[in-house]
Amino acid sequence: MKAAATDRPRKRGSRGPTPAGDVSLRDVAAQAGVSPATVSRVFSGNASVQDETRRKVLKAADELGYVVNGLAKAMLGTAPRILVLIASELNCPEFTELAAGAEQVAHDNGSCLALALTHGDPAVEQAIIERMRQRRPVGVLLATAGTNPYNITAMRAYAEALKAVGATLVLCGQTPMADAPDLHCVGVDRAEITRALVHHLYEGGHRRIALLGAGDHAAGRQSLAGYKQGLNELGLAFDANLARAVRDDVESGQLEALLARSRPNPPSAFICRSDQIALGVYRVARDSRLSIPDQFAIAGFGDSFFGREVDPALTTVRVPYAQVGEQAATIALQRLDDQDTDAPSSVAIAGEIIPRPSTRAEAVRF
Amino acid sequence: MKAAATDRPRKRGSRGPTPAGDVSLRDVAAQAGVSPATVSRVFSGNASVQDETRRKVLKAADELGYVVNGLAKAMLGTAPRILVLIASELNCPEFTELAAGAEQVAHDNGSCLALALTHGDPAVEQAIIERMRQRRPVGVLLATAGTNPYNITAMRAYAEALKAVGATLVLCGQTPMADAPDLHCVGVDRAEITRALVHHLYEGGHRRIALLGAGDHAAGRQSLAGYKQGLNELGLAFDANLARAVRDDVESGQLEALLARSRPNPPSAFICRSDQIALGVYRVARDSRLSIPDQFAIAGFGDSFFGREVDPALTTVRVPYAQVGEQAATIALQRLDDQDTDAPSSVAIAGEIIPRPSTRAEAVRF
DNA sequence: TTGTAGGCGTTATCAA
DNA sequence: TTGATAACGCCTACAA
Repeated sequence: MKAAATDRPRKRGSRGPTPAGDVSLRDVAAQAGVSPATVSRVFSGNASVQDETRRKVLKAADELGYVVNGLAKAMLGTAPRILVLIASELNCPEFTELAAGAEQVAHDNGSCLALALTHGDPAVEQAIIERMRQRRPVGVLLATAGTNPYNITAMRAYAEALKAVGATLVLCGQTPMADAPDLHCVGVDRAEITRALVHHLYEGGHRRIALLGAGDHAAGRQSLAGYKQGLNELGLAFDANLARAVRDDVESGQLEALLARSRPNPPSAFICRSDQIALGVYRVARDSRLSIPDQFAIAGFGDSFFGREVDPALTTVRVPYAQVGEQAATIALQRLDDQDTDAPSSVAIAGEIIPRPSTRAEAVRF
Repeated sequence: MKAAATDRPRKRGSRGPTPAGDVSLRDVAAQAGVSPATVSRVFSGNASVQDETRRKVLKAADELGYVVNGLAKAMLGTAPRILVLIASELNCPEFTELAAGAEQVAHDNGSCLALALTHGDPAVEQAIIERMRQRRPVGVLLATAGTNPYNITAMRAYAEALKAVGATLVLCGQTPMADAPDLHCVGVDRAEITRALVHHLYEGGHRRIALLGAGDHAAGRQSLAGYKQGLNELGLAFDANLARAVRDDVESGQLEALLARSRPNPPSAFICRSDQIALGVYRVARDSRLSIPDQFAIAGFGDSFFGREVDPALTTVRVPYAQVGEQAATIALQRLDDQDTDAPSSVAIAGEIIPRPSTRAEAVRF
């Protein structure tokens, strides 16, 4: 099958790199008795080739087992460039949906999705971007954007470094940042949904509402803003002790719920930045034999499927993360030179509260 | 920044494709007053270049914002080829661990991990492989292998098609297949762990043990084999009605548990192919007010974190999926031409039963 | 419709 | 240590 390539004697004057050993377009041309250009035309599809010729070429290609070399096309810019997705970890449920959405769009455009993980380390993130620049991706989706330490300077530097090699940076998981309108963002409006959750809990009779997830990242900042606004609208006082930064795991939720309980004038409701955090609060409620939602109302975020399995079922926020991934990929893939406008496009995705018994006085059975 | 590239007048005779517009090695050479070869040597790192010259080159490169073009290197075979991971969906927890492990190894080798999803459609799978062949990956990890319809002919065809372009196929999620020793496999020994689970449930007093997950895929076949062996060792009769093929979601588990209940001589214990299936059985237990584990013993698979949150906590099987990903990636990345042996390497990873109250008569509090 | 040839950005060989 | 050059596999402007 590789005979043609292997047997082809290297020209005497050859000083280039060793051939890959693959069957090349020229091998097919020789076999079919046509010029390389004709073979190229057959496989590009867009030029006109006589049926007879096309058949000959396809036959020869089939015999030799020819497969177009996408790497060569990539160098010429005639193959779709790859799309890169950078995330912190894969184990958060929302991420997988996002990746699936991005993958879908990438593949529909003939591109493919490359995955890179930072493990929460900004230095690794920077190294990844630097390395990916060499691969000339069409774009980079930065899914760590929402939960990384808030650092617009770094984001802007990334965007410019990528733009220099023709790649578009899209920050995923957060709505447009007021102080950086030049950056592409796709994500949930955490401020609005948090505001709505405050109202939801208030209507359930709660007056001391804690926020677990007010860290110094985009999601945390937005949540805090919406939280404050909600309290303000309802005439509730803001208590800094109730707005907490937490890591995103069950244990952190458990710890924070315990800490909250130990304070004077403890909260009776918790808005959690994720369903996992919420599970930690459940643990405390169970261990302390507190009734949910009367003594402990709990709202999560992400609509993880286990939220329906816990007892009582968990109120949460559904976010179409697949859409986030799709939108982000779409922005990254659209050729920016198509339009003269260099205007960044951003998309805010709305979340939806899914009310369940964990926040309702009358525990309705599902 | 792009000045050098843009201003460079195209040679009169040029008929090639339009230049990418990037700063190239030649631009740097011109700026530094050296030959392109020297610049190449500086960035390749392995050749000897005078310190003085190196400095000049790096300075010029920095001024122009030069970034090595990995696509050109890829074509020459001097850049690491990509590693492809094909999966059905992303939403199963074990998959994310696997991907993370593979990503780690890929990046440590200077490669990168491309993700592709089949959505359970074999036709899509085939199309993906065909397309990926063009990108000349170093290898393809097929994570759908364990749960796809059992089809060795197709696997072997994939392996050969990939080998023709220099790529290695590794089947993930299943132990070596007895009838296809020529295929690389990395995965959990489902037979052994299922056998162990049968014994575990037997010791808990159960004599009617159902298997939810005996479908016609590699994992199902192996599970069934281990299930039968376990029953046999314990002198229990095999009842085909108790070995069921199920889809991998909560609802399917629920349905199967209901069906099992409606049979004469129903089972009192369930070995589930995943924790999600197990959750479905929990639903039935809860709805029918059956006590777990006395009337309904339940064992899952995968050690999903929510297994600790349900009540009583779920007995499950922990599998080091990250290791599966790492091993698979390692096999794919190792240059096969290093050794003359074409012998396929396969790795069997052992699972570990994590006993929890859902299968124990005396419900120990964790 | 087909062939010719020059070029994409890089590397390897040979010669200096 | 450095430079000139052909080559990797493909594409496209132009000529035939």
